[in-house]
Amino acid sequence: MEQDHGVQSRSHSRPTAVSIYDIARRANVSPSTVSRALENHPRIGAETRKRIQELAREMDYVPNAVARSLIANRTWTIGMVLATIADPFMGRVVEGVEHVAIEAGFNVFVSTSQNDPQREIAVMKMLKQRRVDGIIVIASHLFDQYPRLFYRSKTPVIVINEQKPPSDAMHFVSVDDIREAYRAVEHLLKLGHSRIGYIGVTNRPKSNQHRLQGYREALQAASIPIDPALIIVPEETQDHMRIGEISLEPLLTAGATAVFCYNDAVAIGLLSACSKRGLAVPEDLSIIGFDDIDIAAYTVPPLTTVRQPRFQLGQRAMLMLLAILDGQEPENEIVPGELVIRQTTARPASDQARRQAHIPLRPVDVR
Amino acid sequence: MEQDHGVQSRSHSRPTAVSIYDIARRANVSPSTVSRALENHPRIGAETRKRIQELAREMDYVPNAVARSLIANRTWTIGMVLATIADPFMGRVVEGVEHVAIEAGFNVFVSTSQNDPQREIAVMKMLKQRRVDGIIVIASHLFDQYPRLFYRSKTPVIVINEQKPPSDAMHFVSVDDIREAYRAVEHLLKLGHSRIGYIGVTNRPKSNQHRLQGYREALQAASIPIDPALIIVPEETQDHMRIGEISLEPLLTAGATAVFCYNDAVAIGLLSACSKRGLAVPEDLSIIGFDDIDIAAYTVPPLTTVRQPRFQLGQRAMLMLLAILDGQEPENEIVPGELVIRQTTARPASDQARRQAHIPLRPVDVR
DNA sequence: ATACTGTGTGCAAACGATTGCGCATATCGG
DNA sequence: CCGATATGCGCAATCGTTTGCACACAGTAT
Repeated sequence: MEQDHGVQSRSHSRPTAVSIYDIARRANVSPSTVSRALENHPRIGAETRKRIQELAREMDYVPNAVARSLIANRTWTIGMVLATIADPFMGRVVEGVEHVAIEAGFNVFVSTSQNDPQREIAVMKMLKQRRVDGIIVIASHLFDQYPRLFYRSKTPVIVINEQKPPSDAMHFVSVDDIREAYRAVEHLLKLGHSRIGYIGVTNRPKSNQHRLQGYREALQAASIPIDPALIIVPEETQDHMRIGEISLEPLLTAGATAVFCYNDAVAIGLLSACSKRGLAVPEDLSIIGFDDIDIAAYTVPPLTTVRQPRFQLGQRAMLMLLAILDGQEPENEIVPGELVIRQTTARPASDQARRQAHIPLRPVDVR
Repeated sequence: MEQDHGVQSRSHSRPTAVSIYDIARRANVSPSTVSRALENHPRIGAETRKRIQELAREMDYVPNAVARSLIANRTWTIGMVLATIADPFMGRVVEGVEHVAIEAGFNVFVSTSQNDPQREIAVMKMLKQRRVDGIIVIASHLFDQYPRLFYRSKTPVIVINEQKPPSDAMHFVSVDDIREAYRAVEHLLKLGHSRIGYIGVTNRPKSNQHRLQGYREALQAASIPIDPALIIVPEETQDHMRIGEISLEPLLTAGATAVFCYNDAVAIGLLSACSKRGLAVPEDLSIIGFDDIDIAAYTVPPLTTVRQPRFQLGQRAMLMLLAILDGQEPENEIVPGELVIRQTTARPASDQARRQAHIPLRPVDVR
């Protein structure tokens, strides 16, 4: 077996910074006095304290957090692991985490797995070697393996947006993908659609599966049979917008009048394809997304979507972490989403036509 | 003076992990033997080595990187400081940095300043306390103060997208905002526009100023006087898309037929406002953005913009850092952008009308 | 004078690993 | 059989801090 150290590399030594020894020498005191003076220990004379603090500033002393972490057996650091920083979903979640972390005196460092399970393992390993006090993971690719990998781990791990914890040892905070997807499709059904499509992705297998399940359950509840031709999950690309774009044609040939997209990025790609093809949204096709990323309010037309409380997800995750670090055993949490109805969903065209035909006397609403 | 430690907090001790001492005890050897066995030192007997490595695995030994960093005087870590992780510009840059960092055996940790100069200082301080081997900063808010703050710092700092280094001690890799902005506006001029607007932002003062300067220079080169009414820099919000949205009206009253936007987010907001107001793009208004974020190819219509080579920016920055860590003195770099012409720019309507009027015999191109 | 109580400071151990050096023991050539 | 070389492992110092304890000295009460 080869022990994997992960954070090693051959190279030459760096210039060494000024330490409390250097200060002690110049001040003619012992290092311990310097240490105490710098943190305002009461038993240090006011005179000495002042002299040392001034010296420290003059000499550009920067306390060495790694030495401190070694002795304290903690790093006041929490690591975040994202699939990619480029996902517009992540931004507010990280802000939520940082918001409470800073308050509590922790620093957060984010790393990415680049959507690669191997790298996710490597990153988790690295964070443990660096002795972060806790880890928050979003959109994991190997959650199922966590019990095996981290069962005996002392580093607490919180997972955001994972639905079914395979083990009690894991903690999570999530929105309920199945339920929120259900409500999105339900909205389409209420508008009168019955030919509703789903566009899914392959690089988020778990949540894709759950949102698809919510879609199915909603249709079944409305006694509409599932038509496989209406479920599109392109395999040839990881790019969500591209996925939306290339899914339009198959959806059209399957006769869809409305589409529930895995997320807003997919919806944006679909929107773009509609425009290029001369299809009017929502008149010719209703579209609903998921996430409510910032840009969703500024698409043309503005996107109807399911909002995930992203900031809150981050906040709650960090709060759970703090609780664990405090020796408590927090409950897992499901936070509710919210249907944000903007302008990409409407009654199906056939339905509108029917209504017009049945009420010929009432003046047509041009809006 | 109060010495600021920054990475401290009161709290109780964490469970201590297994160390090489624990392994040594169980294996009846000395800690040094364990250390050498784990890193496959040749002078350790094959028998002993194997026994120790198996024990280490059994006992879930995770090497302590902080102890290692202490003795090695390096952390194999580089810190990245972003204004916010939510900016779609950042994603590929971080990927570029990570790509070469991983190759070189470094881990990268990203932190955010939340667009707050105070926090940016705090983050830089924290990174130095943690003894990262280098720092890469994007969209700094206090670059001008860096010489004062970091002049005597031993931690190398690379700044991405800062134009004028106030000191030789700083390193940077950038695209030339002035030149790229010039070319964007030039494109508009070549199409026949003369009433060209600019929409700027306040939370990126330096680059905003430079892009505005490029705009000015392009107009001057075309002998078109600068009209202040065409330069909109809303102060009431930090949200770039919102800025684009609220800038449409003043631009219209100023008689603009084309707009150069600070970045793609602004352009997207403007696009949205046009749609709501019933304005056709590019027929009624030409729009050009900056950055070429992923979504720019999927707006309605697809956005003409100036591409920044984001991945490359990150790559080059990390390569410069490696060079410095290797004792070299790298040159600063300016990497070229690229005008990406999509479908939000066209000849001005008046111009089109004139052409049609002058060539009445040729059939009108309906496209 | 003695015994106390504060003050102000230093000693030395610890945190978990790495590493130069030295000490055994085994092996080998002559 | 002796010196030389190779092999296998341990001792102890080191990295930069923190911190329990002891010590020295001053002032005060007895």
